[in-house]
Amino acid sequence: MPSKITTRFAPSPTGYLHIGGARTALFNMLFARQTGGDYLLRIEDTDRKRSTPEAIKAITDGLEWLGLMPDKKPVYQSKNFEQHVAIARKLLAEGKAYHCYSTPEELQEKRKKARAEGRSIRYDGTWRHKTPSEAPSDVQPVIRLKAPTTGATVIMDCVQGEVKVDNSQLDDMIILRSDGTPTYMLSVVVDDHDMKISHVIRGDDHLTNAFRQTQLFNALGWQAPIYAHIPLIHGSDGTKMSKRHGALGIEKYREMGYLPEALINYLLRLGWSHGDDEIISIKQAVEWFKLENINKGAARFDFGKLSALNGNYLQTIDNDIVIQLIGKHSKIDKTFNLRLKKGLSSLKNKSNTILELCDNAHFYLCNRPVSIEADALKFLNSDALVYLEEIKTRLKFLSTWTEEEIKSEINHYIRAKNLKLVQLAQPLRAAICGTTVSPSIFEVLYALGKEEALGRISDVAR
RNA sequence: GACCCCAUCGUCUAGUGGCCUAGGACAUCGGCCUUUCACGCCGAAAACACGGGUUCGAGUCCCGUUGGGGUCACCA
Repeated sequence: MPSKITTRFAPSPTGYLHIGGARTALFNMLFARQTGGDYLLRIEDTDRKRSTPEAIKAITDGLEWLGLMPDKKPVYQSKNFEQHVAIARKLLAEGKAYHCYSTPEELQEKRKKARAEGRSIRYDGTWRHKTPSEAPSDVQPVIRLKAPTTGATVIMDCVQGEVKVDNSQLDDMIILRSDGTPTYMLSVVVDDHDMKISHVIRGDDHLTNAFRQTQLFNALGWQAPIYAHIPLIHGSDGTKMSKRHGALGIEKYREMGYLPEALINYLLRLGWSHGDDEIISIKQAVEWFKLENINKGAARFDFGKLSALNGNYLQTIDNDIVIQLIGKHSKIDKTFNLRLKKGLSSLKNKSNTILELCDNAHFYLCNRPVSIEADALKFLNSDALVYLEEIKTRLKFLSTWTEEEIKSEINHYIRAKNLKLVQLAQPLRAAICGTTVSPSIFEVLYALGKEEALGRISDVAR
């Protein structure tokens, strides 16, 4: 184990921060924090055509929302361009790399043919042995690494264990493009080395890259980092999340009303576990996190469980903050705010997400007259309208508008009329909320305030 | 296709050779509570992919089969 742990999350800013990336960032952070090491962010923006400032913002916004920003300033890979090129030149000068004059078109053609004939589509090393004198004058060459042709490359992966691949399976990778820019493979290796990254924790889809990168590290005479390839998160259909398969930007989860702490907890439990523990705080996670407890198999993303977890966290969030969050989805004026303060607690345990909460709080967030759903309308029959008129009159004379008083008055009334509570409660609910479902009717009456409550009853009972 | 990885309830998982009559969570179903819906509580159904080994003993170790996934760019 290296003396100091340094990890990095290295997204390429070509789109939003997706769920898998967020988990990768989480694991990197957890692992570094636990040992008091550094957790860094490196923006891999070497593809100038596809990288955008909007994507960088989306990624950092997402990380910030989740609490996964690094302590130190992000490193922009493009800034290390010169260094990457210099390393490529050094390899060339040392004879560990060579110019290759095959054009992309030629390569494409060869690959097509190889595939058709069922042969390997790897680069055949044509230019590995040719001399500069044979070079065509009209082609800008790329630089390829002279990779070992015999033996095998082995990585000791913290999650996957020992993984070995025959060097015959790996071709001579391009490290510098014909336009003189470094490729991903080179940039990653140089930056990981320069940033003293001790552990590379990333998605399983990079596992095969690890072999090429190891070859580069070897050629450079550098110590390769320790790898941990974490399994991918699959969509509900069991395949890799892609834009077509539910790979949403993190901001979408926020818009759907999920809490960052719930999402973090969910992501943490997806592929990692600590016995039977389900609800785990970030603080606890830092303490418990171990790479060896990461599962090897991919996990499917399940909104149901996320929602349940979110509902759990929602209970623990301060009401004032919850009201603010509701405010992002629907307008809350002073009156509404007052109502929510009184009625929010019982509303919270009916809801898993902020969006559901908004839905359930709808009757607090509108003014008279309340629109009444068809199902609720059925409770407003002629008998019910009489009850409503009578209870309205009684409630009008209440001197103090508290839940207790309201409850006691209503109880008196139903006893006098020999009614069951439900016979009055449902019509009341229909009139007051416009729905068949709500928290305790006493509470709703109270939270709404006397004037509004009686007004709503009047609206239907005339 | 080649290479690599993976495999416990529907889903996420516990399990590191005897503590497993396979545990928990979500979802599902039933019951209780109840002014409605929820919450909560109690309970049920539900899994070691298959076949061979190794072992006194296998969910756990080995091999094969099957199934699933990932990677094969002058993208990252």
